[in-house]
Amino acid sequence: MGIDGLDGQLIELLTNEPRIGVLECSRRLGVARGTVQARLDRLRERGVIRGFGPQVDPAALGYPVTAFATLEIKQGQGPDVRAHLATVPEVLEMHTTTGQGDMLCRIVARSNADLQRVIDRVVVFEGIVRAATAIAMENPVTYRVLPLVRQAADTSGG
Amino acid sequence: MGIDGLDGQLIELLTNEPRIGVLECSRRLGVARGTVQARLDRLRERGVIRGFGPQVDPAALGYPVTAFATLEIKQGQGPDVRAHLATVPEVLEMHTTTGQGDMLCRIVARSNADLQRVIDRVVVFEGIVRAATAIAMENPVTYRVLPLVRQAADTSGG
DNA sequence: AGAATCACTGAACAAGCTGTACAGCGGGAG
DNA sequence: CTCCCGCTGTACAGCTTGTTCAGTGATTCT
Repeated sequence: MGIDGLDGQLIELLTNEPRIGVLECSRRLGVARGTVQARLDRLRERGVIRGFGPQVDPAALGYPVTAFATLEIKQGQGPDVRAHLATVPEVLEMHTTTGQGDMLCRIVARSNADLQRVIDRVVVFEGIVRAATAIAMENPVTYRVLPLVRQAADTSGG
Repeated sequence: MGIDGLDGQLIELLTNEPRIGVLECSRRLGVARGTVQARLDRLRERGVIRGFGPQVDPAALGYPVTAFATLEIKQGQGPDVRAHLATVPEVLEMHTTTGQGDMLCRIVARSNADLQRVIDRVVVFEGIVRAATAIAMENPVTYRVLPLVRQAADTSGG
């Protein structure tokens, strides 16, 4: 398990310039094309790289407001609540957590007013005891994995 | 602003099968290749599609533990704290928020024990008054945008 | 109504990439 | 010492890409 330096460079390269293709990768990294191809296949097999799907920006889609909702769930209602949340398009992800709440979910909305509608839709469900919402204002660190990839590559490589 | 049905179908298709290419997309959607190409270009121009970079799974990289930390910041220390958090590879994203805390960040770690190390590294910073961490256990709704895309397409289309 | 603008279509072309296969070489493990 | 695995360099056919063009239909402006 883990990745080595070449894997790391490959991921970094593809992250920065996703359109370049295998051949160009091999040229940039100074290795044979077959190597790049084999590395990519293995990374995908091992699940390190999940895919190359389009990264959609909810804001550009008309949902510029992001919020995080902490939900407290009634005993035994977990599964129902999950199923409920899964039906709400504006719920982008959901985790069950330790600590104060029982669930944490990421929500987007068209506006602050619209956020109220979404939250209503989320919490109007019997299994949910309480909900605390935090609206995201700035996003100084956008979702990133590259630093982690570098660290994983360094750690592995020795 | 917004997307229409064809845009939505295109995003959905590319999300499910990212490797198929423009020509195959045009065949599947029953439109001309030029149309697909033009749509993709526009979607990228408008920022709806940010890119096609590899989606890396931190768990497969050796970081299977995810946690969310709510940080309370000392007045005026915001910028310093942001810069600090940006230097920690295990901090995958960070938002400033309204409500209880001042910041919410997503953290990964190699294990629960390792999480302690990471959190220590995060909170050992003068500007941070208090930190509350919630460890993510299950992830019933993985990050997804497709339902939102469909809704946006429907809304736009009429 | 007439004209202009825009998007989509279908076609064409050269250029380049992909998938795949093969033999050779070197290092690490048993 | 030998086996296994991964990297290299090469080769080939097939296909895709980027680009351009003219034609058509719908929508909008005059």
